[in-house]
Amino acid sequence: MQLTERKKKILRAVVESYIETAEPVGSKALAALAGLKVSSATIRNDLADLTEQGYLEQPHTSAGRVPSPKGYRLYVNELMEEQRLSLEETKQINDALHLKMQELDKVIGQAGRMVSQLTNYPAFAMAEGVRRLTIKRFDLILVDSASFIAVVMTDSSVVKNKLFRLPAELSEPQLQLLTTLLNTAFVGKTLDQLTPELMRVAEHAAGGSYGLISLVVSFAMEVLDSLENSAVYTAGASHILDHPEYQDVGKAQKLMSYLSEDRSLAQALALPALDGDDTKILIGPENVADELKDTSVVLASYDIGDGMKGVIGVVGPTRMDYAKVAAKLSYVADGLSKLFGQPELPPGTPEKEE
Amino acid sequence: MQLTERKKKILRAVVESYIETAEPVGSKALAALAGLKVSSATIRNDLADLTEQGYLEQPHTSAGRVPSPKGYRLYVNELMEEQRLSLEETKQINDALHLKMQELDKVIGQAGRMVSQLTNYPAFAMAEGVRRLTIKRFDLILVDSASFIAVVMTDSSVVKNKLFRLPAELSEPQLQLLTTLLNTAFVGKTLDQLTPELMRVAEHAAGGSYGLISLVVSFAMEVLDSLENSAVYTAGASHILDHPEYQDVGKAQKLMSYLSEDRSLAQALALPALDGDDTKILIGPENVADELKDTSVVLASYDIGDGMKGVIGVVGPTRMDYAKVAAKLSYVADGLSKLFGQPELPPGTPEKEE
DNA sequence: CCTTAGCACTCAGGCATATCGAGTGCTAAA
DNA sequence: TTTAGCACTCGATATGCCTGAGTGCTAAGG
Repeated sequence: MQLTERKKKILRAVVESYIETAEPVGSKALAALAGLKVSSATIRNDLADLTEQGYLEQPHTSAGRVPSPKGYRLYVNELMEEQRLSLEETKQINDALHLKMQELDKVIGQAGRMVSQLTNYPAFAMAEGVRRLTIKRFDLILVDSASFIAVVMTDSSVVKNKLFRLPAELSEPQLQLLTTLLNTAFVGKTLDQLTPELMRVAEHAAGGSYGLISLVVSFAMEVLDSLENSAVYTAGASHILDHPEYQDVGKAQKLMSYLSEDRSLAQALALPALDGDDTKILIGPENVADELKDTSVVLASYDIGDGMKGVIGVVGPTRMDYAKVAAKLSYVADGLSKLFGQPELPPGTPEKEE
Repeated sequence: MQLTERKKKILRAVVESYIETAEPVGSKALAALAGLKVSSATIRNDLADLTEQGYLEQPHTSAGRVPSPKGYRLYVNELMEEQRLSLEETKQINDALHLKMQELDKVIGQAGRMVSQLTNYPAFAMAEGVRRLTIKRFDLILVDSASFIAVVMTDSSVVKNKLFRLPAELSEPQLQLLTTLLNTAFVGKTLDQLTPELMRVAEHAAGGSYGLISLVVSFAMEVLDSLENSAVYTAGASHILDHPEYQDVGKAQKLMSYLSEDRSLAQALALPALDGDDTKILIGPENVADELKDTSVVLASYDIGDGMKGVIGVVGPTRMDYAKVAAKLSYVADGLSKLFGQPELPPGTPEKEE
């Protein structure tokens, strides 16, 4: 069931016009718009065929045509031209990405915000939390006689710390002992291997040290937990109100509240495992989540390093500028991968440009 | 210009009925509703007076009355009954607050989310970033020959760290030297005292160490900067769509985009300096920001320790359940103050209940 | 066989009109 | 000072009409 060249051209024109104007497009407008030298009547015939084959839809009998999800799919797969970003746009993205060297989770959140601003759609970003992480190392730093800092480093080289204040005195040698104990007993263990028994044994070896071992290990467990079940960062949810398909407050509200439920969102996004390294586009009913059945999602994945991956994407109406969004998203994702890949360089060191 | 008891009663009934139903309330309904034994005609007379004095407004001639900002103000100041939270509600709040011991900024964000969920209004939370902070201490921990962790502690006892990877080798003694240098040259300095010259001098003293000093100090500066210009955490913006005054998408959008501009929000909130330690209520035009002129803001402050304060609050239509919101907010704020005030206790240590 | 012109038909959206009823303000009596 | 009664106002809702964009179909033309 191949489509003729002309029908493809017409379909493409319908999609692009509708993306731009959000109005159903009619045969006459198409005759003027597309570079076709046929009359509106001919186009009408083709439109009827395309509608019958499910690529287009008609809101009501006397209205123009609107692309169906199937139509968008064909457009995305075959008709869409790869969009190249302007120099200005790439510069803007680069600047934003390199602005500050920050903690991993902050960077991810920041990237989400940027994408949302860039595309005018709500965006989200997350790090995939699949891998079983372990603690690589503990350090304890004495601050004063009644407080110390615990520094915990995971095997994915994420470092977190926390200040502990104590109800009692503590000396440097004691702390040294604790550090060694922690490093021998708990390094290399995954979250579920950090059992209460293990902690009790270590606690015992430490001798009456006010349960400090458990305290520090609990912290380490929290770190592992938060990394493995890593958060979804959403941004710019208010952008859905920019688009006419959400003039209906009820619809907008449904989508918004869905977007603010981190958990279900994370689940929905983990599912369409990004096989290729490229961007992935889910149109309307292709989404698994019911709440997204009449929205589209564009995803891109990036490498965090150590084999870990992250996902960044936007949500919007099916009438979405797929070409632009996909281009921007994949550029940002690339940028993120590079950011995480490169070691920290002293300022002033010339960076490799490509 | 004192109001009679009856007029106060009527005003209060109008406010409370309107808060509940969002419908203008008429004389007949009031006669039934308020515990008054007068007829609707009498109430009409009083309503006319109240309207003339500016406590009530009339959307149009043949509609009921609606409280004006002035009316809400009187209600809040004199007529409103302090709301006590149910045991269930306090329990819910306590659980959420004590669920996890987290980093300062996470706790604040979490609290905002909680408040939003609790009240069904958009919420925000921030730590006031007024104080001039200084670095209290540096620690460098060698991870392997090509990477180390820098731990920076401010005089407000906030601790941050970062992993640095180097393009060259580094030994333990070198790191020791760097640590001492950092601690002697940069401790106790405020952000603007960390001048480039100071860094150059220290760099020189360190001898060719790949600009590591600058690297670590830049990180410290970022930490100070982010703490002093502390972020505003907003949550639950989508809740504004729950309320009928924002059925108009245009209005909703305006407010939403205002709420997502962290900067202006922070500014707007810093202004009404919370003098008393209690909650503060800003009704409609009492807000300085134009965008908030027809919304109300309820604020509560909490202590972070070391004399630092934070603000937590919600935004909503002027028709807001002030009593409930204020009660919840101040309870959460109290909880936060306690949370920050108490030292880290080993698990199992019984906590003081009040 | 494909394309085109012509034409009758459909239907959402805009506009004017009519109706309804909640709520008011005013007056006069209690 | 309160109350009952009544005319009046005006938003909300319903109804009908009209318009015009856009269609599908048919018949003629390349």
